[in-house]
Amino acid sequence: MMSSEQTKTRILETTWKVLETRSDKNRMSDIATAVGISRQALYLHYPTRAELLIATTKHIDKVKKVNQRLELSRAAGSGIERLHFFIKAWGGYIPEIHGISVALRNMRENDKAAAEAWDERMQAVRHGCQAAVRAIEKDGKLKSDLSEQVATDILWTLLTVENWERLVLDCTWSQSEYEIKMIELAEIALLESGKARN
Amino acid sequence: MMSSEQTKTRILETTWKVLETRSDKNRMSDIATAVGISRQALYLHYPTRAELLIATTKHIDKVKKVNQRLELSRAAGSGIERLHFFIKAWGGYIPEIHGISVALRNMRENDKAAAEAWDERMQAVRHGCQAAVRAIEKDGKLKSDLSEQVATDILWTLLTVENWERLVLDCTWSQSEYEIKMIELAEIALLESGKARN
DNA sequence: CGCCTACTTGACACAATGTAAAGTTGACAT
DNA sequence: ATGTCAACTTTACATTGTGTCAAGTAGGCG
Repeated sequence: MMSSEQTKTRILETTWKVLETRSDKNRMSDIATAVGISRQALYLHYPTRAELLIATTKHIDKVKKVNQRLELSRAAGSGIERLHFFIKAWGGYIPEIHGISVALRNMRENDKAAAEAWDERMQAVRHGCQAAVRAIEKDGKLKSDLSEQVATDILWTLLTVENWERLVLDCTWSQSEYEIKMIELAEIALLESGKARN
Repeated sequence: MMSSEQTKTRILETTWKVLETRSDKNRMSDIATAVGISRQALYLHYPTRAELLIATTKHIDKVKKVNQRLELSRAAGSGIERLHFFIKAWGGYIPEIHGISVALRNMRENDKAAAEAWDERMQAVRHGCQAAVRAIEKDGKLKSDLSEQVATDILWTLLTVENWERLVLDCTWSQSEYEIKMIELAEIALLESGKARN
């Protein structure tokens, strides 16, 4: 017999895969079938759809080691370098979590728990943005007419999943084009000279 | 007795108001009650929720004269002026249609008709962006490393409803801050010098 | 009067989430 | 070998919201 923990992991892995297909067959019954258990067994492990999706998000973060990847920018020498690392780390992570992001975001209107989980996630990204802005400010490279907060607002807005979707999916930019252009945009928006001198 | 046309208008006006409250009491029955008719009478006039929302969008556009407002930028002297006009016109329109935008967007995943209506709307905005970019290009002010298409992609992405939501609602920017900063951002992103010389 | 249009009431189909209850199955401890 | 327990199954039902169907009502008008 399968241990509860094993099954839970299997469920999260399968949910992840199912959501990545971006098909609209996202229902609890679809996921249960994909896992190879009954719908009710799924509810036994994750009592609501929101909880399943949130758990899946956390699972992916753990497997993909997001924190670790985002922390890399902390080691950067300059603020500008830090900005580069952060945009590449987060921007490169977006496609990997896109499926689950869409599912969770779609639940936002109807489900309070999902809304909170999503917001929490976005706040984590904001902190990364803020850290990058602070590092730039410390180097004296932040545009003089930008407060730390406004600069963070702008960077945070540039780096939304929605903007990634628009550019990569709708405008068919490649991932590397997205990253390069985003770094350019962030630099001219935030840096004093409008260009990195390092 | 009320004529069908009168009632339809009354329905659209009420739907508009209901959606503007941004409460989640958006259901067909809520709207019917707000109008003062039965749910079934509502279905008599608008057979699906998607059709009701789409009709409401068109109604608002007509009342608010969007096209007219967006056309204003066509009269602008320079490409840069045109960019300013367009950002102010569209950016200033977003808060007025925010309620219905959210409702329509939320239907996108489940309803094909709603998705198409939304996309159509977004394509209209893109055309405005493209026209502004072309005017700038004609003036020789477009950044030399930007194709018309990429420049349009960037402007179109900056001006999403989602970015407005993030900056104005989440980051609590005022509407005028939003417009000013957006113009600044668009200018440094698209214009050769990074600054308007007018 | 009778007809037509706008509307009402009430019932029901359907999809998806979530709940509840009773039964099955296999591992494993005594 | 038997009893117990955890994991799971099957079946059924409640709930919410959309959308359909059918029969009936109320008032204006030729």
